[in-house]
Amino acid sequence: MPDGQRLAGRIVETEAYGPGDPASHGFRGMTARNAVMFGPAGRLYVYFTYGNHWMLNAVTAGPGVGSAVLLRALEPLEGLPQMAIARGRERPLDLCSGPGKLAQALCVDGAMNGEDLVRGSAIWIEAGTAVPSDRVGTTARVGVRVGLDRAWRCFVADDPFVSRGRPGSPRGSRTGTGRPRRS
DNA sequence: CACACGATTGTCT
DNA sequence: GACAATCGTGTGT
Repeated sequence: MPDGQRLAGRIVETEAYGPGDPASHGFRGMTARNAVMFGPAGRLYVYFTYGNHWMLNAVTAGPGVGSAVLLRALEPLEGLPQMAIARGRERPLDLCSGPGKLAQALCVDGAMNGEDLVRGSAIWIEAGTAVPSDRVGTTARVGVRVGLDRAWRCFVADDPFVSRGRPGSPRGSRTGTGRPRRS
């Protein structure tokens, strides 16, 4: 944050978007908005949607390949008071339990689009404790109307901090390795 | 230049 | 569970 307070959380829910994926912003090629998706991996792709929400993604391949992972929910770990102020909500469960919520809680907006998440100092993702495969649930992605055949939403099963959008589903769990993050 | 639509959230019934 | 709010981006005229 501007005042030096560190805001951090553990990633508990994500969604993948990649080449040939009709639900991906990059499906129809590169545009001014999704340009970062086609750049080098490890960068932050931020975009605005629904009139007032910023979405945070980690670019996962490239250059030249449009792919990214949307950060959908975090278990807040550090700077909860500041997050509460930014969110206008007190309960920990209301701070980062959704893609738009966590962006607001972390005070991230379009100005940070393209930041380096690996070596950056403003915002970054670092390795954490792995989540056992049998604790990683997978379902179709939330809020999309295409690409529903791909179960590319991954979340920590039974974690209270995952977003409300379809917690579980008939789809069983799969593989996956968890890792936390911070800013 | 005009229009339709979101990788959502908060509030109300 | 259902629905309105809100506006930048993408696509078509």
